[in-house]
Amino acid sequence: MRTVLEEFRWRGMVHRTEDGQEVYTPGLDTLLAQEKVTAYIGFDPSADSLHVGNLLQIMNLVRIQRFGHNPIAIVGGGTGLIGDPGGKTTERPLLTREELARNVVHIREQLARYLDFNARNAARLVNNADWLDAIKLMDFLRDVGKHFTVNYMLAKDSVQGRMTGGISFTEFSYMLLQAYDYHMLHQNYGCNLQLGGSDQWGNITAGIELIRRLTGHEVHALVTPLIMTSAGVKFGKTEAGAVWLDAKKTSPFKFYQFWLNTADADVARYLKFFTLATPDVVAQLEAVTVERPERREAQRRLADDVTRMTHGETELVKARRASEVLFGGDVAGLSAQEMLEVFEDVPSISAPRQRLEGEGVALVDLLVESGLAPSRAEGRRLVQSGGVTVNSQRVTDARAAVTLADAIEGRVVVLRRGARERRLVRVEG
RNA sequence: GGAGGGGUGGGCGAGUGGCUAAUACCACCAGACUGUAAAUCUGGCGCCCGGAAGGGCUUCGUAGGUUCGAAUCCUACCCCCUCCA
Repeated sequence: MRTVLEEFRWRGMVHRTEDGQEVYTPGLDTLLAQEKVTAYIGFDPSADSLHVGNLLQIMNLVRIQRFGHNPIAIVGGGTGLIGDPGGKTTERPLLTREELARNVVHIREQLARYLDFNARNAARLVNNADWLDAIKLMDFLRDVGKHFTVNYMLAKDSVQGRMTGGISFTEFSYMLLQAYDYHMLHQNYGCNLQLGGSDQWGNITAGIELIRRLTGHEVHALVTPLIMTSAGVKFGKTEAGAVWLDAKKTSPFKFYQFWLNTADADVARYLKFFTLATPDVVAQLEAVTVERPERREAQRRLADDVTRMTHGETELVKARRASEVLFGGDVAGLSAQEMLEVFEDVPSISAPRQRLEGEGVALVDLLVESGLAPSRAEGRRLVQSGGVTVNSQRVTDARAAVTLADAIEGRVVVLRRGARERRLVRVEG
């Protein structure tokens, strides 16, 4: 790949309009071929962690940097106070300043893991609250607002989408703030390229417009497609909710499993999106997936790379080992100690020894307590339909009890629901 | 402000006095088959007790009322949509 644009194109990271037009500003291709640019991507701190969906943009910054360009990641500590109306059908509740400040701290830490801050083209991590908090309303209206007509703003998709449901002036103003961000980064760091999801196009072009009016400079934009799974579902959402980059919110084991479970039809695309795998590697893995899909080599590579980048080698090794044990079949051969180590990430509950003595505890109760079943009635149904195992042994009797005899070395019991859900019951006392 | 339409289980959407804990579909859960994939098939899908049969409780915007009995009828209130001003 000669330029980062070619790289993006190969990875399917360049959004196309319905008639096949790639969505980036004219002249960007020649610019990227000729000189090093400074590019930025914004991250919204509306939650206290980024999720796998954001990983796409993070990787784009990483690629930008690897091609020798200068990446800037910006956390929306200022814009987060307002809320982007894009893609939403209703007004969002405002976050408090405290919540936001906390989110910003977490997200900065996460972003920092992926980017190189020591390279010659060191990454920058900035918070737009630094300037948005400081600017005076009158200055903003005179210096920024004057350059936009309401007509222009009304034409944006993000606003159009809200014309029936209503949009507050606050959210309506959002695009001006993002435009101002671009301008500030252009002024301070010479930033001349902004990337984002295709839903950001309107906000980004507002920034380009502002910079042109204020300085006469031509700056650029490129937007990436919205990722869907082959099943037509928005990427990154599981039944359990978003897959977070924060190990406390989504354990490395679950994170690893999320990627490992990628459908064959999606895995090659995801390798391009979320890893730095080269074309020949992807092609080779793609071929293996077609010929020997059961080896899941592409999925393993994907899960390995992404988990390593996000949680580090140590956590990856643990997640892999836990996966092998869990899906390798029987847990019978494991010692209680090994089990506690391997299942470190697996949610667990503890039960006092007395409860397991004699008659023991109803299995159904343990299912509910451990969160494997939402109610006892549901737990009973699960057991009866053969969906539950205790230490890898299927139990189908809804009356079954778990006793001390079931506890491995008297210390631990492994409950499993379905193929993937595991809970550990630690015997205490 | 005026006129009309509508609020049903995670979603969509039937249901207009008892047969309705509420059709169908989607999503979701489990099983079978597999490769921790996809597709397909089977079962489940308000809560509680029960091995089961079965029983109890709580749901159809909110609050009251009519009735032996209401998601279905009446009254008030709240919310949403469309049209008019």
